Amino acid sequence: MRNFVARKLNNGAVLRESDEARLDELVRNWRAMPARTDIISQGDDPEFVHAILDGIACRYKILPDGRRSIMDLLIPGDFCDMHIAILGRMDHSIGTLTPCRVAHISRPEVEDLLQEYPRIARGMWWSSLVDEAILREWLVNMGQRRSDRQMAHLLCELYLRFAAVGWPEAFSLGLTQEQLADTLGITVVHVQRVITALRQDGLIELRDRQITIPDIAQLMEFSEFDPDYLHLPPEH
Amino acid sequence: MRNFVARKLNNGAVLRESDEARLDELVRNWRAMPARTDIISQGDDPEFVHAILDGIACRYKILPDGRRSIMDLLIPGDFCDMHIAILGRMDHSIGTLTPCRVAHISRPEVEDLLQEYPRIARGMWWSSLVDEAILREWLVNMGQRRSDRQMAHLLCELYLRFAAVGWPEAFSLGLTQEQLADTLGITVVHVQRVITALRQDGLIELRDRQITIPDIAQLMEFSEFDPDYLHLPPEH
DNA sequence: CGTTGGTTTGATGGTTCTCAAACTAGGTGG
DNA sequence: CCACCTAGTTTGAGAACCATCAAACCAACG
Repeated sequence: MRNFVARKLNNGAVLRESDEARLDELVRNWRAMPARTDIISQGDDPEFVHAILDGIACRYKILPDGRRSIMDLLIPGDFCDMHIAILGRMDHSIGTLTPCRVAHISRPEVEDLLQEYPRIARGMWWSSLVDEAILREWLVNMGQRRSDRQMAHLLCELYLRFAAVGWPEAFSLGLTQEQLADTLGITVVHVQRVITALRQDGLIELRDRQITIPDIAQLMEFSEFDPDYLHLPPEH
Repeated sequence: MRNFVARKLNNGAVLRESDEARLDELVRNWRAMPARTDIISQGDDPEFVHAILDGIACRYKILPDGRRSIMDLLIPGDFCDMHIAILGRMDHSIGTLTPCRVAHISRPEVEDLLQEYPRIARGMWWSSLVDEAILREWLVNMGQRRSDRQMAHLLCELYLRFAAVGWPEAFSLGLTQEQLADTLGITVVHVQRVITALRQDGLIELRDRQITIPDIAQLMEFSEFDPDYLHLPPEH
C-alpha cells in the first residue's frame, strides 16, 4: 500500500526519506467509513485533521431549501481541514461519496509536523494554494461553460489529479449522477443527457456505471482544459 | 487616511500598536493606478506583493474565446498575491476595475513581516482562509441560485466586507454592468434586466450608476445570505 | 458635434429545469 | 426462488431562464 499523502506533497516540495517515513507513521491511524457519511459537519470545531487514503469525499453545503452544493472533490492524498485551527468552526461539511479510508491526525501532531518537517510544511502550503487555484478554476468552469464542457472539464481535472498521485488503476470514476449533478450545479436529469451525449461522441466510455476516458487529449481539447492551474511538475 | 490593511487583519487577529505601526510603514509605498489596468498578469512571477488601499480590483482569467471570468473582487485592505512565492507563476491575472491606490511590498519585507510579527502573520493566514471560504460561497452562489439572487448575494457580501474594514462612506458600488456580468457569469443584457427588477422591488437603489442598498436585512433575506462564511467577529 | 463607453429595450432562440414516468439492478424477506 | 423494494438511470414533454442579436439611447469628452 503506497502513501498517497506523500505522493501528493511531492508534487509541491521535494521530500526526503525521513519525511516520507514520518508521513507513513502518521497515516497509520485510519478508519474505514461507508459512503455518504460525514467526516466533519458544518459548525464543528474538530480535534483531528483528516486525510483521504482511499475513496472520494467532498466539501459541501446544504442550502435552506435542501439542495446540496458540492464545492470540492477530495481524492486520496488530500487533506480535509488543515485550516480549522485558525478559523475555529467549519463553515461547511465534509463527507464521503464512496467508501473511504480516512486518516486522522491530532492537532499536536500536525503542529509538530509543520514545525519540525519544513519540507512537509512547504508541501502543505503548496497543497492548500493549489486547492484554492482549483476552486477558482471551478468558478470559471461553472460560470462560463456549457454543461457538457463543464462535465468534460471536471473529468479531465480528476484524471490528472489521480495521475498526479500515481493512482494504480486506470482512471475510472464511480460517482452517481446525483453526486455529479450536485458538483456541477445542474440537475440529475441533465447530467444524464450530458453523459449520453459525451458517450455518443466517443469522449467518454461507460461500463458498470464507471466513467472512463478513452482519449484524454481529445477530452481536454473539447473542454478547453489548461492544466496550468494544477501547478503540477512538468512530467504530468 | 486610515489603514485598511490593519483594519482587515484585525478581524482575524488582535493587532497591537506596534503591528499597526509597521503596517503603516509598509503601506507608505503605493502608486495610483487607473481603472482597467493589470496589477499582475497571468504567467508573471512578480517581485512585489500588492495590497489594495483604495478602489476595487479583481482576479480574472481570459478564456480562449475572449470572454473574461472574474473570480474574486478585491477591496481596500485585501492582499493580492501572498501565495506567489510558493506557486511561482501566476495562473491568473489581477487588474483594477476602478481607479486604485495599490501598495507594493517587497518579498524580503513580507518575509520579515511574517517572521517578526506573529500577530500579523496570523491575520494573514486568517485572511487567506477567508478568501478561500468566499471562493467556495461564490461557487454555491453561481451553481445553485438564479441570477437575481446571485446579484443580491454578491451585493450583500460586498456590503459586509466594506463594513468590516470600516469603509467611511455609506456603501455604494460603482462597477459597470459589464464588470458585474463577468463576475456573475451572465451577460450584460441580463445584468441590466436583473438590476431593474431588483430596483423595482425596492431591494436596491440606483443613482448616478451607483448601487446602494436601502435595507440590507431585506436583501439578505431575499438572497438567502448567511454571513457565517465571512468569519467576521460578532459585532458585524 | 461627433465619438466613445455604457445603459436600456425588444425579439428570438437555445440551454437547462421541472414534472412525470418507465426502466434497471441489487438486496431483502417470505 | 420469487416478490418486493429501493436507489439509480433513462426517456419524454413543456416551461423557465438566460443568451444572442440588434438597435436606440444617454452622458461625458475631446
